[in-house]
Amino acid sequence: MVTNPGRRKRATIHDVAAEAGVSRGTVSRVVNNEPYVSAEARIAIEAAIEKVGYVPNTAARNLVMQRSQAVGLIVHEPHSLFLEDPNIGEILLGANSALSRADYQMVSLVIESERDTERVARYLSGGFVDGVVVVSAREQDPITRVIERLDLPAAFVGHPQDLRELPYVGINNRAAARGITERLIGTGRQRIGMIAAALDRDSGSDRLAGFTDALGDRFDPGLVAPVPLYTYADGRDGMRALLARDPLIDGVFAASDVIAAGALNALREAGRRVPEDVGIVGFDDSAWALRCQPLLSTVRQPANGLGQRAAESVLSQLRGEPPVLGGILLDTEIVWRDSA
Amino acid sequence: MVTNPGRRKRATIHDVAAEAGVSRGTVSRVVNNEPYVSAEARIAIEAAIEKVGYVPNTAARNLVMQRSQAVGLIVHEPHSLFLEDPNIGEILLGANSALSRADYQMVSLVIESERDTERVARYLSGGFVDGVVVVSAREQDPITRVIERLDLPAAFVGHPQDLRELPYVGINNRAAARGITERLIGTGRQRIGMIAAALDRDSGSDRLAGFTDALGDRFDPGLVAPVPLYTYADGRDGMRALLARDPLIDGVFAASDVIAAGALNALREAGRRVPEDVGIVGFDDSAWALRCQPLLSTVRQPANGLGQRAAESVLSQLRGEPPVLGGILLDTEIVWRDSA
DNA sequence: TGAGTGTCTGTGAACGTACACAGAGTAGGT
DNA sequence: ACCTACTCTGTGTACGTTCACAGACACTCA
Repeated sequence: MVTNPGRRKRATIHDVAAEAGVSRGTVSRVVNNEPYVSAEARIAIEAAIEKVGYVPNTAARNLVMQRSQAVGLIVHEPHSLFLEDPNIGEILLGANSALSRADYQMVSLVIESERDTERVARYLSGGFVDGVVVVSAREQDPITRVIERLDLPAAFVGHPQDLRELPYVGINNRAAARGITERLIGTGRQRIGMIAAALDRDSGSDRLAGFTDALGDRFDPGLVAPVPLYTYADGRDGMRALLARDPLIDGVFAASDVIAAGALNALREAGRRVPEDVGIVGFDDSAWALRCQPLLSTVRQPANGLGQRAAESVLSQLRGEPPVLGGILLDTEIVWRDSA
Repeated sequence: MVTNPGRRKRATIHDVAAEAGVSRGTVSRVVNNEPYVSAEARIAIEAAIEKVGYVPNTAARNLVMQRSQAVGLIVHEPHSLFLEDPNIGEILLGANSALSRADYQMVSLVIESERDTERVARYLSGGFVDGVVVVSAREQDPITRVIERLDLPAAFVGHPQDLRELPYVGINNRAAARGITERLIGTGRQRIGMIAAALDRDSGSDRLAGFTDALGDRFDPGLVAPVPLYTYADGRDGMRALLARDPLIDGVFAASDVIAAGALNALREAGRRVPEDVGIVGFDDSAWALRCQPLLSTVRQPANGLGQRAAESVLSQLRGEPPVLGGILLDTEIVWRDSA
């Protein structure tokens, strides 16, 4: 039987002081690793801490220090994508490892609806977090306004156009998209299309821009199928649309690996062989790329690193260092496999 | 240029009291919705709150109330699985929605290594959370001991054998596995094997037990391929092993949809047609099931609901209600599609 | 009128910590 | 001998809330 009767009270700094025969102040100095404590007092206090099982009370510490020792991770994505897009999970884990290394707690704030935006805005105003990492904000995102108004230390993964002032970390989507499209062109494909997803975000629109850069004069707007999200279903739909518009299409740049996986399904459905009939490339080099048949040629994106760097940016601002202006861009790399 | 000069101080309950011309106590009563406040005072205070932009300080509130208003979600899985197994994400989102509805914050604690166990144990002892939801604990899990020792309100998703005393929520894996295996037998398959994953957890071992229940005398231990984790790669390896042991195998129960997806890959590799040559069924009805070709027959598991119910169990314990002994089992359902 | 009851309000104390300050002691230099 | 500098320690106060208590007032009923 699990009852909860005498939930014994936690030891405080007073208990330690009494046990060690010193004052609160000295104990505090030991706990916070400050100098000016005699070796004698230090060992007595350490023994006392061990004996009474003392752990500092965060609420009290936060109260006096005016901080929460937590950083929010705002994910502004619909439920389904949160589960389907491996990048988000990677970013989350990357941020988490950087934060816990610095003894900060990560609090995940998932926004899916209008109501969530309000809840999160209230949460941010409440001083529950000392800073935020924002993943995949949109243009004119209301949460961005809230962050600006509160003057909360923040870092963005990706950077909406209207965000020039705030620090961000990302990759050069445009250059990377251009690079892999050129490589695809290099395989001799003649009719190259793109399944362009999430055009309301910089990652989506920049990849499309890189695609058109690479094709130059040969760019045919009719061979771009825009879809809303980076999901398997949208990839399949996008490919079906492309096949309907041009049955002779022989090259496809999918805006992400998930999109490519969905597209492969549609191609298989239509009886097209990959890479013989159609060459296809993706973006991300997520777990999906190795799961496709054939193995996907794609752009490797350091998603975990993005999360880490964004978290580190927030941490450095918290230390009072000025944010890096203009953002940080991490390197990408083309990974050439079997699908094109 | 983003500077951070006058980070204006937050309004306190005193500011509100002064603005409204009343005392702290009355403001506190309004904020906490207590009775015995005159209508006059109430509207004056509400106006004052609006005017000065008052938001209660959590640290101060937590300090005096001796709680943290947060619940930990402990995920004890390797990094890779965290991203690959959609159940974990679903459980996480389910728990998060139940907790935020009750104005509790969810703090995710991911354990991947021995060092993480210590960090999390320290975190739990620090009073940072009022309770915990534990996902996929193992037998003899050290974190379980810590929770018991701290007498922390907890709920488990799934239930290791050595946990009889603590509340849990789960499904009847054994009965469900038996049900879908019987259904597979009913399609006339003669040589039925299983790819059994994660036997160190109740979900894994119970599904195997249900499988043997269904086969009865016809059970052939040689046709069970045990693999460590619920991953795509392990599914593929397990299927290769089964094919090596019995090339004539014509039915497979995969311990999860991810496993089944990996197995389908191996079957395609080996030139086997599904469902003509081999019938295969999975478990979970996750996004994977609809992504497979052919569509997967599987058991629907309410992963989101598991997370919600576990969180609600913790919340009710926090309200002082006694935990439900013996656990809560949610219903599952067989979803029959094309793969068998 | 007086006691009793219910409504409303203000005040002091407490939660557990960090920080500034004062003061004691010791050592070194003139 | 004195001043200065450095090391170490204890005490008072502040952080922003909640809660218990006491007191003021109004109303009812004997």
